[in-house]
Amino acid sequence: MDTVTRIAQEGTFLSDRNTAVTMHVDGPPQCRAVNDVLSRVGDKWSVRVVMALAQGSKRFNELRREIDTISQRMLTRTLRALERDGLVSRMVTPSVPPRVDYELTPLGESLTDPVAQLGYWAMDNIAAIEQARADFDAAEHDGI
Amino acid sequence: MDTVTRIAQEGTFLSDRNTAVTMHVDGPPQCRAVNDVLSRVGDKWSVRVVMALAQGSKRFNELRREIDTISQRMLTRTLRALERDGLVSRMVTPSVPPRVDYELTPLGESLTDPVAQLGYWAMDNIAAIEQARADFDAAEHDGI
DNA sequence: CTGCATCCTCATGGATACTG
DNA sequence: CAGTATCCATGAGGATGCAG
Repeated sequence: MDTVTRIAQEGTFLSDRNTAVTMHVDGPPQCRAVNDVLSRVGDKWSVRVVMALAQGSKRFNELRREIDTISQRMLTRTLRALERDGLVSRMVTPSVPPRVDYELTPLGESLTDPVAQLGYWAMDNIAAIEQARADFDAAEHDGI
Repeated sequence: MDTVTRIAQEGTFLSDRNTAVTMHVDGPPQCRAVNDVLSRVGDKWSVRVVMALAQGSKRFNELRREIDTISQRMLTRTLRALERDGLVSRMVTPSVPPRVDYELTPLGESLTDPVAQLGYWAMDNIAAIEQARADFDAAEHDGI
């Protein structure tokens, strides 16, 4: 069962779950886990790759064209990291020229869920954030 | 209405919303917005600070003690960035010694929701990820 | 107590060239 | 096509010292 579904069923996720998370974020053990995942999600390219693969299996250069601003080096490194974490599987077809397909594992697919939540939030609030930035910068100019 | 609540009410968030997000992530305009938010959420300290403030208003050194591994420099910078984005408000009490309280804005509070989703996912799957890493590293050792 | 300025180190990541 | 290897620029972030 995915997180959102479970939360929707639980109904009271904030009253008990949120305090639990808050405590865990402070404590050493789960804090590292959360930080760990966040640093993967937060890095420049992982989310882009996962979201691109959410549409289905893709070849190396397909991904490269789709994300287009990513360098070859970074795509390779990102895919290796995702593979190491069990989020992406790598299938090599030993032909000439070689063919390598990347695909989300079930674990990787389950990540698209919470990441999409963040995407929704971003789209819903980007205008407010940019307005806040403009206001903040304008105030700074007056102060200086 | 927050994202989770809306999704819980919509029920079919994956069938329509997910494809929408996927498309947006690829396109230039919203892609920047999402990337923007992700880079804020993904940086080493923002989430820790937001989660610490989710419990209520805190003073500078309260936050510093609570996050403890953060340097003064980084706490200041993180708080400024969050303030600039309209996620955190800063209230100065001009006393001696000075007192500065930080608090989540409504916008900041709305972010704790999707971030908590990621936290849940992290806690639910950290074991699987660490197992995958161990397997991956073990396989590499054999190969090398 | 809160915060800025400086210095220094190191990881991230781009550009380029080369390989199977 | 799918990488690997190398060089290099930039910025994140810690340590320290100073200021209001």
